[in-house]
Amino acid sequence: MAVTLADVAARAGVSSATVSRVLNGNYPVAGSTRERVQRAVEELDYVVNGQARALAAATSDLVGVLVNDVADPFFGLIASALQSEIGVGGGQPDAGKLAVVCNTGGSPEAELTYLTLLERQRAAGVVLTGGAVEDDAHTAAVATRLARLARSGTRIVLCGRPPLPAGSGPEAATIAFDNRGGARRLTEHLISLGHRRIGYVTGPQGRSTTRHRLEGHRAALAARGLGPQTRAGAHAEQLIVHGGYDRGAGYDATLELLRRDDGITAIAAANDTVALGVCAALRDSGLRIPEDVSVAGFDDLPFGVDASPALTTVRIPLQDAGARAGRLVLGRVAPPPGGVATVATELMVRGSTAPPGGSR
Amino acid sequence: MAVTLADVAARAGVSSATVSRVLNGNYPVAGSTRERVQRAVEELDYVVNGQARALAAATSDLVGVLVNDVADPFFGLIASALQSEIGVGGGQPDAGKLAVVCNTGGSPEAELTYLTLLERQRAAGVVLTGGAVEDDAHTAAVATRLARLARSGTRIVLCGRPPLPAGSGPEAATIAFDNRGGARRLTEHLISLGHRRIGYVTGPQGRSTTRHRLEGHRAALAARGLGPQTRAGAHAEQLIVHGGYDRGAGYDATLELLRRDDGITAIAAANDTVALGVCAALRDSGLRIPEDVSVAGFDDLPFGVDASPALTTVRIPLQDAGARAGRLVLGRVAPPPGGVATVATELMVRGSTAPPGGSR
DNA sequence: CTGTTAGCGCGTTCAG
DNA sequence: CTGAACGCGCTAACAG
Repeated sequence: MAVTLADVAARAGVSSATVSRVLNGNYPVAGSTRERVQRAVEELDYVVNGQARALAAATSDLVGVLVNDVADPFFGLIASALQSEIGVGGGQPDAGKLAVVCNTGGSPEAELTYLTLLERQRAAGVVLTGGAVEDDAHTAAVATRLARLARSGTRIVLCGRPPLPAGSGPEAATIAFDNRGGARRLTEHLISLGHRRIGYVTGPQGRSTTRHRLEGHRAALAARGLGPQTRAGAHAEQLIVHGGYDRGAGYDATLELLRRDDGITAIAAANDTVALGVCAALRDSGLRIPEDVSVAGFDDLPFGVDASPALTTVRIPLQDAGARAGRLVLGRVAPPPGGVATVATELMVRGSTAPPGGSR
Repeated sequence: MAVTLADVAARAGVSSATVSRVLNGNYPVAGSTRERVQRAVEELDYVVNGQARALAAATSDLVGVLVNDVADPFFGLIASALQSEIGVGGGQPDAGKLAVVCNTGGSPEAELTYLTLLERQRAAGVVLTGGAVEDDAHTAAVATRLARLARSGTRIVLCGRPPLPAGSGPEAATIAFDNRGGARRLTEHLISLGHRRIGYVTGPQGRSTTRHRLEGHRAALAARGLGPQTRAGAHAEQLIVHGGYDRGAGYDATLELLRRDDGITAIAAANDTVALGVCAALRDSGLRIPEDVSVAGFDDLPFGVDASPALTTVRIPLQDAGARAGRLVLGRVAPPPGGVATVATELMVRGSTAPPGGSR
């Protein structure tokens, strides 16, 4: 049915090896022969069979990208930049690799399953994005699988997650986000504005990102003499509510926070999406932002500037990180020294935070 | 290096054919043999070589998804739902296909190039999402490529784009969005509120989505006696500014609109992202929404409800559409009668539209 | 520069 | 129920 190399060879009156050489262009072929072959290719509408090529050459055009959910702009931005980096640039089909996007939904099982699927495909590379599930058994299982992949030549890159435990085997280039530092500066900002009763809505439990951001928050409190041993610090611990990464979590958590302390003057959220839920709950409770309560998010997703007031947040250069992950997974750039590069995060102060108004 | 079927066979003391049968489970194999094989598989950590399997069985585990940009929530939502539908469900690796996401950036060349790449991979299916570029040569080129793909067994699905020209060959199931109807109802809503000087910011030119939405807008005007032959209608035509699908386009277009008519009382935008740019420009111009100017978007992306005021828009069930496209491309559901299903769009009235205040 | 010859790893006849 | 043999379509030595 489909036209094969042999068909082209027959038509051009050469051997299939010659056709292969013309196609791949890494071997000297006489100009006239090449032309005949190319004409035959065009006339027959020949398209190489990638699977056969991959099998014979032991190569692959696939790069796996594991994300929680591409519909979440955090992952969408990373995946998009990554895909654009590894994919087709100027229309030359041969330069590009294909990005296989896998929604894990944050499920450890799905993560492992997709790694298996990608191993089956002998993917050229795999990029794991976003926070890691912090469970020893799972971490070990992932490390094992990654080690096997790496051993068979698949490049591994972690983007937005902490490096694998040292000595766990696979060489994985890591692009880590400075979540802890960003969260710390954010809470320091709130404290500097004069806030003392600060609520915090965390992300889902058992995730590295959640933990790091929370640690940053606590570090800021401690540095300002608001550690848990102090009275105010003890109170601050009461104002930490565990949530998730969705808007609803922010909404619910905010109602809970107001129940615990209706004199709260600021709320920091696990990310921007949660922060919008926080804002909605505050408004529905008749509170003004930032006059009554300041709100801050994390990630600096595009919609943050269009919220009103515009959201104070911590910027992560997600697209840069995604593009860099793409270059790393293709081996186009050398891994950072030590294997891990930490990308800086930047505090973005906007209208949603202000000194406590005390107008209540 | 990597362990192969033959290795497993040797270890289990059977032929490789038997191992293959156990793995695929479509053939009778004695219980005891099966167990021995399965043990060998586990002991050796065997993982099938997808490329070899694909080559031998002439099958593929890949489904291509062409999008303008996954980072755009419009496409992200479709791609996410689609991926989740075709991917791994309950951890059974064998059920799942892999989604190859291709960012075309709206470029016709990239679209064709990715189709070639997917043809190389002998993808099981290809889903083209979002508006089509309306250029005869390009449409024909795409149709030709799709026809070839279809002929070689690749399932074709169009999601959010109009069906291929009749008789152009390939059987492609189409999920079309009722952009025209949605836009029409939206503008009717504005007219009903009392608006007469309505600005419209279009999407990029030469795209089916842009054209359909604009047609809906004009149809609404005409139905209310505001057709281009009338004086008000002629004015309305002056208030159509061509833009793009990004926020900046909305911003710039709005400034232009205000220049053309500073008595404008409503602006409809090509999509929600553009609408936010419109809002920003209005605010920066000292105008209130909706008191001075009403604003409406299109698509009902998640961030719309968190804008303030919340954005009046037209809802497209993107996730449903994406999931359905996934089922279609797997052949799990029959194509709609006639090959094309049009999904309804729904007007979502929120705070950003109101009767003209006349407070200026 | 070009043709010939082997596989790549697996699915699938066809015998037994 | 199982094994032997062939071929999927292509690349990579190895000659010439």
